[in-house]
Amino acid sequence: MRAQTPKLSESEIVTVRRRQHRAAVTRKKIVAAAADEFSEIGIEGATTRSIAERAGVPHSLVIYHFKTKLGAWQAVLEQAVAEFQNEFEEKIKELGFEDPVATLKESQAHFIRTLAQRPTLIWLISKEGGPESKRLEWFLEKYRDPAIRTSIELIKKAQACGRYIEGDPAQLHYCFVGAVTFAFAHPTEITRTTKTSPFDDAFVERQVDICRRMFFRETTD
Amino acid sequence: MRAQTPKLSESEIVTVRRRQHRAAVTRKKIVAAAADEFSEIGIEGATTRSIAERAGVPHSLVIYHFKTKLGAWQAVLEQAVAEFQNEFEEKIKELGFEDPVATLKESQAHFIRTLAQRPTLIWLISKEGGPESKRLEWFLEKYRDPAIRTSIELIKKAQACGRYIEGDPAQLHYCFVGAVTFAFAHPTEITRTTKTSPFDDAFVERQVDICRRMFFRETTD
DNA sequence: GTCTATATTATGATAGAC
DNA sequence: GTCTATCATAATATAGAC
Repeated sequence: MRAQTPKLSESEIVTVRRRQHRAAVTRKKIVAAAADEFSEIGIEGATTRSIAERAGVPHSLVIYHFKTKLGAWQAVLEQAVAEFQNEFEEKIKELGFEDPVATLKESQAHFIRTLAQRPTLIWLISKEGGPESKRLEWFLEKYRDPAIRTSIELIKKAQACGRYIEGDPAQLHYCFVGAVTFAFAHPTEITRTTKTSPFDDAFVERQVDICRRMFFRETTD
Repeated sequence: MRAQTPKLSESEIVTVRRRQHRAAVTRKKIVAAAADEFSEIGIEGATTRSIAERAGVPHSLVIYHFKTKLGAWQAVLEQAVAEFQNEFEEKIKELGFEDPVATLKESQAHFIRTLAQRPTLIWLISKEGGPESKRLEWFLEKYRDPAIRTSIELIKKAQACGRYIEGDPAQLHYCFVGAVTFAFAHPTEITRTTKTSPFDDAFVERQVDICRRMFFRETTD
């Protein structure tokens, strides 16, 4: 401990901890509100004021915690990714990599189920679609690239033993992602035409089943 | 001809026609500029000023022609749909409906190729993804619902003779759309990981091939 | 860390001359 | 139909008291 460190009394320490705790709670409320706003109307349409109002805090607190609106958006995306990865990678680790076909099959199924419960990530990324997407670059580099590499490796192995549909592994990866996420990205339209929410368990399990039959092949040996 | 109709001299008629023509040209320039703006940054992010600047016209002309920003967005969407449908339905008509399997196969292939050449529609709709999408309702009702009904009918017929993957037809339709459009919606990411643009002919034809193998089944009779 | 008040900028839309 | 000038509003962000 260094000499310059100011000594705090017991009650002062308690006060500081209370403040830190309250700040963390505030931050969480803002992130949750921002996630909703960004999901619904996108980063351009959302305003720091509407986020603040939704979170029930004065609008300058949003700036205090995240500096800019873009900062808030990045915080939302990072938190959404963290939540998704925590749930997803845990499952993947526990499956192990002895049988790549089984691992790929289960990880795709889990990918679908996890996204169905946390569609925020899909909504945020969907809105970034378009001819250019500079805002997403840091996200791709940090989170998506490694995940895609893993997926592609598994697809290659499954193809090698004739258990996965043939074709460019990367392209197939994106076909899978697209096939799975479209319904979750556009729940209003899906509810219109199918009369059931894409987040209903029955729909999700049908999605798992369809994807398994679309991409996997039985052994012919 | 009614008596009240004001008589115009030859030169006056020419002037009026010139004006109408110039107005139409201006309108087109604005729609084109707006299509780019909306595709890149969405309706919320785009401004009537940035659209005007891009079109090379004073910003009040945007308001004059489309009344509101939403009006300009709807004009862009309607034009994008019109272009797509002109090219697409022409092809479908010419295929006829004698063999539903061949019709479905060819119409899916053509769907992919047409969208690859006109991705604007995908980009506009992609940005409308999210928990709610009120802005798209008129569009779904007018254009998408009929197209989807047609697609679903074809899928049912193809399934009936065991030539299409089993499962809920509507859900399969959206799986197809998602599988196809994802790469076009996120060209930046695809170019990053596959080192080729999703709009390259080779990529598009691989997409056609993959989709055919994913969804269609050979006869087993 | 929280909050009120405010500076500054940019937006959608209009008015009116040409 | 086109254009300039302008209004009214709403946005991001800051300053400074508590």
